[in-house]
Amino acid sequence: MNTREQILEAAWELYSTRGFEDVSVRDVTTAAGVNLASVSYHFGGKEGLMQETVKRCMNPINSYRMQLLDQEITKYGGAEKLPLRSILEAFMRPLVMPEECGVQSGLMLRLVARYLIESDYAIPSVSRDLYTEAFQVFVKTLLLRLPHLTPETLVKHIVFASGSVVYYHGLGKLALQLSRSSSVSGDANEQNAEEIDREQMLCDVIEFAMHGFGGDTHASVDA
Amino acid sequence: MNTREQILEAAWELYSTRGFEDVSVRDVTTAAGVNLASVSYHFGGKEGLMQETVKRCMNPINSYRMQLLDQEITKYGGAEKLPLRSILEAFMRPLVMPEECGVQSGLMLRLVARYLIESDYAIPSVSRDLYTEAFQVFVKTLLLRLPHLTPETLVKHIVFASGSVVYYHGLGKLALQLSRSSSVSGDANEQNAEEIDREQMLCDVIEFAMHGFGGDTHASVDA
DNA sequence: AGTGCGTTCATACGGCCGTTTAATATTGAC
DNA sequence: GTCAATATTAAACGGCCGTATGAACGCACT
Repeated sequence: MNTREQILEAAWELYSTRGFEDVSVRDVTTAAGVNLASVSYHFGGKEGLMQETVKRCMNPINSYRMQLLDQEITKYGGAEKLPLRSILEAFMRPLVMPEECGVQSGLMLRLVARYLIESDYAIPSVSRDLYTEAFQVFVKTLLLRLPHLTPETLVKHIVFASGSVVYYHGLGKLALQLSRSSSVSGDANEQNAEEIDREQMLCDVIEFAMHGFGGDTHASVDA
Repeated sequence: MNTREQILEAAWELYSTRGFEDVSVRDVTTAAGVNLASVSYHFGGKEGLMQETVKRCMNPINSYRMQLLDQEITKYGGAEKLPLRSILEAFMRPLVMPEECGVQSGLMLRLVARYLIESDYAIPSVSRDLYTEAFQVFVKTLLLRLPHLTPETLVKHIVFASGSVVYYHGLGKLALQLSRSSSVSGDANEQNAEEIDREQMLCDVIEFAMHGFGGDTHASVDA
């Protein structure tokens, strides 16, 4: 039963760095040190392996989201008293800091983005199931806090916020270089841009999204 | 010299609907009605065709951005008097409404997102060149309007806003279904979700981003 | 010991991939 | 009209792809 896990780990690593379409079954099995046919045996084929890989990484993410949300609810003594920031952080943090819920690699965002975009013309059932539950819980929680907004608007805003963080994660380094060359106006060929500060990014995107949602950045932290 | 154009048009259509990796050179040449070897001859290979395709679609986009920005500047009589909304719309509208500048297919966003994500581990020079100029102009314009923010912050926010619109465009239908099932709580198996309203989406994302930038939704439209 | 089942293995198959080649067709300047 | 440069063509090449096959292995259970 170890083979299956080895495959999934290798697949996770390769998919998250190189994407689904560029990684062959042979790449995965070679990296995992197992036989080529194991993928067909355990997952039915490449498609099955991809879905299982995504599922295996999104389940802890969504669980962690619920856990953070529950924490904040008990901390503030009721879902209707939750600050907007708490709700947004419960939704975003698991995406940006997946290692906090056992999902290794900060490359998860890239994997998810890839999966969503690559499979857009035939959204598989996996995505629906994974997203439906978490989305609906957060929409309902946000509705308590922002009753003047419609569910449609809230969903839009959640998608906006998700897109912000996914996109920034993908373009982070490039964006850093651009901003540097904007301020200094020197040549932008400094190759060794450091890794982006994920904690800072989380903070930034939450701040940005909070304004977009309601603008009450400071209000209602009490009561 | 017609062959080259036919290839680019067919490539654009196929890439934007199915992605780069899923479209073979044979697919393109067959759709274009030209010989297989033409791609190697005119573009040096598949990679060259992809880059040229993206370049050919981003150039009008960035030109349109500049054009809209200039329009607004003359309309308001000075870059420093531009409302935030005008700047953001000049940046966003060409992405969401590419047909207004001759770029067919509302699938452009998907193509760009694909390209950026699929080529993230080896950002090609194309991306840098395409983004550098437009980004820098808009950062400088935004700096005039929001002098209290740093260039780094502005770049981040532009990336956030871009991500919002790209992501929403990719997940729009799914999001609509989610919001519907959130409000009605019925089964979400209505397959025939209508196309998303792009004009509405543009409006939504600008509104969302405007709050994130400065929060002065209504202020300074005068002056 | 022997049987059955789940697992792993080496290997092969057909197919599509991107690219190359060499021959042919077209163009345009002189 | 000639000839060189450019453009297009059909055909083939080697390679990697995902999957299937059937044999070998491990191991609990009788």
